[in-house]
Amino acid sequence: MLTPERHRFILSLLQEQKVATVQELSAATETSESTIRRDLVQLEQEGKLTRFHGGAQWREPSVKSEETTIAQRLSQHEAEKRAIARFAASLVKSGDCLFLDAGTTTFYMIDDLPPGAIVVTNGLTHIERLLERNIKTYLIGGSVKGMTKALIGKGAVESLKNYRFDKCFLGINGVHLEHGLSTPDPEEAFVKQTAANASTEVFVLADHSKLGKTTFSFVCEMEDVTLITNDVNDQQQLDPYKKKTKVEVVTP
Amino acid sequence: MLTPERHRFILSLLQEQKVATVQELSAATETSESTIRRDLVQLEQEGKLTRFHGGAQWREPSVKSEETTIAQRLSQHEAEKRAIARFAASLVKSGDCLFLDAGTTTFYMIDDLPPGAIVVTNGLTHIERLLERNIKTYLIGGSVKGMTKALIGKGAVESLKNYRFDKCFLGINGVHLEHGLSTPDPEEAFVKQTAANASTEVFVLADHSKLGKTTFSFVCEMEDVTLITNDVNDQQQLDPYKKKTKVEVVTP
DNA sequence: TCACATTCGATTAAAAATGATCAATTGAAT
DNA sequence: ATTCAATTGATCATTTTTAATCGAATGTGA
Repeated sequence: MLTPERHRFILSLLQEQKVATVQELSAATETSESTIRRDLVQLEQEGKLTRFHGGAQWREPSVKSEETTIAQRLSQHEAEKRAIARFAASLVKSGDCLFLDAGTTTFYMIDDLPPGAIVVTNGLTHIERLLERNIKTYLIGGSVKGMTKALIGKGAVESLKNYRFDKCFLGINGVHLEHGLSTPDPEEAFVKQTAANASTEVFVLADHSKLGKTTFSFVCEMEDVTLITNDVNDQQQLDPYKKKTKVEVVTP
Repeated sequence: MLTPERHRFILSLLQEQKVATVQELSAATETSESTIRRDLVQLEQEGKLTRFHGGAQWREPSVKSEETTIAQRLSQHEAEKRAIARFAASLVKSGDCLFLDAGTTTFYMIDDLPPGAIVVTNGLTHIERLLERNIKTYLIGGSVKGMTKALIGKGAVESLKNYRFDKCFLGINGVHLEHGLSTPDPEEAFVKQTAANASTEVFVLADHSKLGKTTFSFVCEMEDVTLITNDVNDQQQLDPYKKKTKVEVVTP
């Protein structure tokens, strides 16, 4: 049995039954235990499995490919997000210094930004598109969050201290009348906070599915920001938000 | 059987059964194993397949723009760079905190890094692969340099001040006996300097084509670093470098 | 804690595959 | 016709892979 075949075999067996012993694999592939051990060492190096005394166990690939994760999220409320993004981008003037949060809605903004805007972002997925549009781009530092490709942590916050913004565009997971704005990851919340504090104006982009939701980490009060959301069937639903702060309603 | 026919045949067979041995291909095409090996080397260079000891395996054509641009640059001195990278990675122990410079040679290191290493980098192109390998990754901030996807400028240098490294791996464009190490972009040079200063050990990865060259921006003296380079035909060529500093010579 | 059985990793030797080299062949250009 | 470069196949030293062995390390149960 050839080396790559063996590797594939080992991985597929592990994927199926989560664990396998060296003996088991040795017998199934008709090779020596030495060979299996070498294979396991190699595959562990590659991060494909975790070894333990006697065998190995399946390891979930930590990051799904960028495209699939984004593609999946894009499908949800895509039209609303695009409309919100387009409106948000229309607020930007050439020469403005912006903070552009990681996330799909802010990602859509890039296409409609005026040339000459200067962008600071914590979203790795934004970079490619920003460069294609020849927009001067700065990235903050920090630890790379696998799932969303956002930069978080101390490094991110420290980096942000070097910038001041005219406008700050944040994505958000929860918008609640009493609990304010919130997001699931505390580290990410802290980054949003810091960016908001460094900005003259703060805009929060949230489609209607986020309204009334609360998640774990508090970011800031609704009074501190302008909320940009989309048209909902029941118009009166938005009234209490309008009493709290400035709300821009976009029709997709 | 003519060369292009053979290549087509090899690829179609691989597409069908994913793997094939040299023997198998040699028999099927009625050519010598030498010829098949030459074919496989060529096709691997073109990124059409992956070779392994005993044969080759099918490689899915990747459509990502990022990889193609890298793939193009890979063609130059690829074997040397890979060998240098592999050696450099072998110096890393699990738990080490590293700075990994942007660039193709350092990119190759990622595959061979031990799991458990902690990486700080200024290379955006490295991120994807690092995450695939489940390596804890920090990105420094800064302005994004379009061409090389490296982070540079004040933000980058400021970010670096938050880190200390066990080992620092730098790519470099010029290695000169008198002029020391140099790179074309002053901003990039400053980032390399800062990273080197924050590290206990500094390694410079440079294939033989960089030796004797000088470019615009000085980075540091050769005495301050360990040079990792590849075997050259004229061994004595390396002697003066060895007198200056520690040199590791790698055979591709 | 100790003894016992298993498993591990380093080492070794043999087999297989590789890359480098060289001579022979082919085909094109002069 | 002759030269030259490119392709090929054969040869051989070197490298890689493999399986077997054995002391050390690890887990298990009393």
